[in-house]
Amino acid sequence: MLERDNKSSDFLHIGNKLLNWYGKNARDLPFRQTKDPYKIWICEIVFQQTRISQGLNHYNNFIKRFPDVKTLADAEENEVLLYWKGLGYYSRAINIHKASQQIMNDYHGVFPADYEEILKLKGVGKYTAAAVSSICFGGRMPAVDGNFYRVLSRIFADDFDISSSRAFSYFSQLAGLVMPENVGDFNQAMMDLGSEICKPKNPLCGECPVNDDCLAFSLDKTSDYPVKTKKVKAQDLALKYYFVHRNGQFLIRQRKDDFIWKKLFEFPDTISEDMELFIRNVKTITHKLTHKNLTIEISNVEMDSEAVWDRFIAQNHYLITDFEDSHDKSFPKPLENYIQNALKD
DNA sequence: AACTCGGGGCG
DNA sequence: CGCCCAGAGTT
Repeated sequence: MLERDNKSSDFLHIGNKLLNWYGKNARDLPFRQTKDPYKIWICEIVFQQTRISQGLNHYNNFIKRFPDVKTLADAEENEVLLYWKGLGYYSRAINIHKASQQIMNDYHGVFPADYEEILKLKGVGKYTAAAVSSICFGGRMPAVDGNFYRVLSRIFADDFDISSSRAFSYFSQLAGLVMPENVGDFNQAMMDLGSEICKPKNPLCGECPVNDDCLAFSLDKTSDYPVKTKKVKAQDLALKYYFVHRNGQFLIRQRKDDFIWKKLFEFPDTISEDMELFIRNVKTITHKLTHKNLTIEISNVEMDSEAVWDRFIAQNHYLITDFEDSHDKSFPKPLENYIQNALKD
């Protein structure tokens, strides 16, 4: 670890170089044209653990449909989930909707300007509160995210374990050493540098505005940083579904919010004995999530008997949806793909 | 302090 | 195939 016995040293010039670089090289992104805290908040949530290229369409569609807090607060939760379809981490959509109602009820529809108040919103943690307050309201908190971990650990050749629960406060202090007056632009500069230059692999150090100040670069050890000891291994999970369809309709239900795919729609996981006669084929899908290896077995049940269909629906709490209308519901990615294929047949 | 939560892209 | 991405909530 870097011995900061030279605490009196001035690292501010690093932050100022980053600001200067950002002034010429900032990415042209839709949420860079505004300081509307609503839009900045939404973009911060959308891009949590999500690359810009992956979430850009979702962000634009979301803002187009929900342009302000009130529109979002007045919407149905299921429609908010629909606009989150395919993005993952679906509690973000549920929390974003709840938070919009918090703003309506607790702040009279006016987005709170204070860091501590922003932090009270559902789904808003220390990173997002710092980002919104600094970008929109001149707040002075560093928005410490994965980019901060990577950039700062390399500049100082600091081997502090970023998987430690103390990493956030540790790198917040480190950020304080280089942070200039304009914290909002500094936070965004760190994000762009981490994304475009100081990348996880094969960083473009030759183009880096602070390569003169980077200890890891001078030691030719950028690949040693950041240090992350804790690795999470994916666990196996087997799911079983029945795709029960008849006359262009099929059965679905909504998941709970206590496991994966919170409040998304899925197929029945059981059928009655008299239904088993109508199983046409069984398909096994493997699907890889970050923390889970899924094996999904889906039995295709072509329900020829109206009586069996009606009886099963009456005895269970399944919803019916048309093939054509199923795009109005948010399904997990593998089930979405399955429905798309079923439509072709 | 450790665990959990998606999906996509890249080397 | 492992790692990472504009992290936060729960236990």
